[in-house]
Amino acid sequence: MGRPVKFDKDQAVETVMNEIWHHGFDRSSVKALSEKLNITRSSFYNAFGSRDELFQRAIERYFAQAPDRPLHRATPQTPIRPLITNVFREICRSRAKDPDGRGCLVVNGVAELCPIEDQIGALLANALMGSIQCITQLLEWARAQGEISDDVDVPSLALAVQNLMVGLSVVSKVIREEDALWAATALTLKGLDLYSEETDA
Amino acid sequence: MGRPVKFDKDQAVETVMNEIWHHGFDRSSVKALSEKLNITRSSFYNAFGSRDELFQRAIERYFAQAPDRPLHRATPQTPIRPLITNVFREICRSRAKDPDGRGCLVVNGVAELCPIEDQIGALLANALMGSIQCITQLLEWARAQGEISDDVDVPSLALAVQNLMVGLSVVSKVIREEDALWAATALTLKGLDLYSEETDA
DNA sequence: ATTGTATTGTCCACAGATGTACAAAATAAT
DNA sequence: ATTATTTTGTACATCTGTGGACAATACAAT
Repeated sequence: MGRPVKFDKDQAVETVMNEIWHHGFDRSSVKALSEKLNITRSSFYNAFGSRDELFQRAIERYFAQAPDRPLHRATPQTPIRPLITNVFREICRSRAKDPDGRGCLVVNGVAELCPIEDQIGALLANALMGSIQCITQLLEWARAQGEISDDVDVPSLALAVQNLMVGLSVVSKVIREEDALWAATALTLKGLDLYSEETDA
Repeated sequence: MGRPVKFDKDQAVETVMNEIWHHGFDRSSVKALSEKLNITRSSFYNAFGSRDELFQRAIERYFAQAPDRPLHRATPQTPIRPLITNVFREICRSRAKDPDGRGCLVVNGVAELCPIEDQIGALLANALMGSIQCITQLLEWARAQGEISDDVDVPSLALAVQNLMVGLSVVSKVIREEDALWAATALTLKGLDLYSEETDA
């Protein structure tokens, strides 16, 4: 019972995610977001509690469609080189394809909010740490499988891969050509011996 | 003649640069900056014209002390590998040493303002493009000197180097240990065949 | 139809920010 | 000392943003 909500909350999270992605966190005020959603600020607070709460949900929504999500879905048996190569190719593709050149929401957020904002800043920092941890895990699995040499320094290699991914997210905001992004990325991956011509995951 | 200015304009630019570096562009309001400088907003506008004008001067000030400035001072004869290796080592050192973990002002700015802000956003984007161009030039010189092979794709390698530098600036805001940053960086540089053990520039 | 309940619209008080206008203050030159 | 000149301080008008208070509204259940 009670008066029904007359807007799609789920769609709203999607819209807010895109607003943050495009304009950043600081410029996404409750007023601006409410106007974009065509609801009043009352409804906003009623539906989402606070700005930060909605931000968290928007970030989770971003994760669900981020180009690096195959990394999180891999198993100990997934061949590492095709996995990484394909993910990076998809990153180049999606970043270049975005007509607005927004880069990565998380990376933008880290650059914007770390280390000056406690709530969301820490959340984003943790997301980045988690990604490094995920890549470390993948590389450890790969080493156990004999895919990569025993004498590689896995934590350093993982950080190098993460670094490549982060750099790409920022650079793609300025360099808009997929071919250029991919050529530089492939060069780095080859140097790290993580490149594979096999295109199937 | 006329009433003398009773604050150090040059010192003010320095202070503002540090404020932007720490808090980002959007959070550096004229009010906040004026209070930091212990001057009134009147004096601020009188001395600097506008927020954007001062921002431009602060960015120029940043360039003058950025850890990559040796790249811009190199000549066609400068050996490329020691140059690049030393610059990256210095980047790791300075980013990790910064007690606030602010990363790079320019990279933060690109992430924050591209592609949503015309004035400063475009200025920062151009700075990044200029850096890529600079690295391209260095690599071309190196190829002419026979330091690097004729069959390397110079523009792609230049972009890979820039990408490494940009990634490092963001990652260093979250990963604070110099050793970890340097290990990942050195690994990437070795992969790109741009690493040298020689520590002298 | 009445009641209960949750959403929505409107209003408020306040704080921060911008850029301009103009008077007050401080100095150098005459 | 007076004047010219420049900086400073104060004020103003306007705008954006925040979060809460409260009444109006819309619907479901009885």
